[in-house]
Amino acid sequence: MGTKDEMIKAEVLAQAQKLFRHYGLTKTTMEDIAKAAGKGKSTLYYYYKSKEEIYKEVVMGEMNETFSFLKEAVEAAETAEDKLRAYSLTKFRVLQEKVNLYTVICGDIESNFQLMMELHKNYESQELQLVKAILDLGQERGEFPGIINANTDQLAFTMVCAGRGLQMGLVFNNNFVDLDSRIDLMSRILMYGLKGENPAQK
Amino acid sequence: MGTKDEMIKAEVLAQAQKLFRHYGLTKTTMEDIAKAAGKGKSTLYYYYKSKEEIYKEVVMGEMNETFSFLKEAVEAAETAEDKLRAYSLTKFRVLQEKVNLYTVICGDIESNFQLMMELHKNYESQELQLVKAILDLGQERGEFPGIINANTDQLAFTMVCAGRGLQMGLVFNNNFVDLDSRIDLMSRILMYGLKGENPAQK
DNA sequence: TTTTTGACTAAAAACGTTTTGCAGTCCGAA
DNA sequence: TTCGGACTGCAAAACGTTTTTAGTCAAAAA
Repeated sequence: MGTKDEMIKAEVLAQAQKLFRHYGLTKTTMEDIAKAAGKGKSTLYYYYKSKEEIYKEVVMGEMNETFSFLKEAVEAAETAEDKLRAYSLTKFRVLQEKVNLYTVICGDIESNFQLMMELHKNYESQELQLVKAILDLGQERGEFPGIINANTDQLAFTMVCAGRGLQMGLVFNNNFVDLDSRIDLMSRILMYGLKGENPAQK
Repeated sequence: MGTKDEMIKAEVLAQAQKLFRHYGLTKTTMEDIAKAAGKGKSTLYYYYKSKEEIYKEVVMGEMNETFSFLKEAVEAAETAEDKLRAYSLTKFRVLQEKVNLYTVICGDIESNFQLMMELHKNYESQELQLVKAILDLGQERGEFPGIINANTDQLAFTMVCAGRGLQMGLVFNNNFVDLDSRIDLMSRILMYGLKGENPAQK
């Protein structure tokens, strides 16, 4: 009965997600999840190997959602330029949404640093690939004469890191004012930079 | 006898700095500092109000040093473009050094988050001003037609945040390879972006 | 008078023990 | 096959005790 099985798993996950958002990893007990899902605690272990597995699944779901938004937006765009713009725009939009949801995560990160790092690393490498692909495309199509012969790996790393720093800044200062115009400005600068002529002029 | 007074204070600070670098804030005791400075513990309280004051002074000294390097490099440059380039180059150079010096910092930051934030905030606002000043100058001199009418406050914020994100990435991955070429590439992109023509072409 | 210090205190950290809360198991029921 | 409740073991909280350490003070030294 694969279908029913899947449905229960999904329900458990959905409830767990709700609870994790409110209370974080440690403060959410397996009993809480079981109750919310209308099941007994041990039933959860029929579907999932451990609490950590549930948590991982929830967080990865969240990340995958984010990433698929990103990917979708990127794929919808035609030129590398538009892709890059769509990437940054979507990224910050999604962040803005998620920030409101996950109030607790920060505490979670502190107390479970290892796990979060593991998950994050995986996610970041996906994003790195995405950005690198865009840059490579742009380079291939000659959209970015400014970075001819540049190491797109490094550039992608730089851009992703910078993006994260900016995200942190925004979250920390709760400084989401004028987000759109700011993103626009930033991507304009980035775009012109990528498109700029080769450094003949000193 | 202001001079002798100053000398002793400086000596205490120097010893404290050495110890903090090795052992961090909590693992360094006032007795350690006193012994290293060749004084009795209570003597320290004749010169400093508290351990925290000593620590603050040390960290602020470190930050001021960093900042004065930055400022010096920026002032030495002529054009806003060169200033900006000098800024990023120096910033990462200094970071690289400090990272080697301070082996403990991560643990310290975790256990004394509040204090570090306070100090960092102060420092960051200085840096924000510096960057903004460069941008304003560039705008004024017409070096940056790409950002005409742009909000340089926001742009400075963005750049400083992005820089910090990149720093984090570098430190975390211990990824200082090709630092120079990477900085060069990034600042080239940034420069062309700032200089780019106004967005007439879509 | 200015500097320095050893003796003191109060508060916090470290340590060892007990208790408890919860993840995860097992067995039996449906 | 699906589930729940009782059970186990472990890891973290709670608690009391001891040690360490930041900070004070009054008195000695310079």
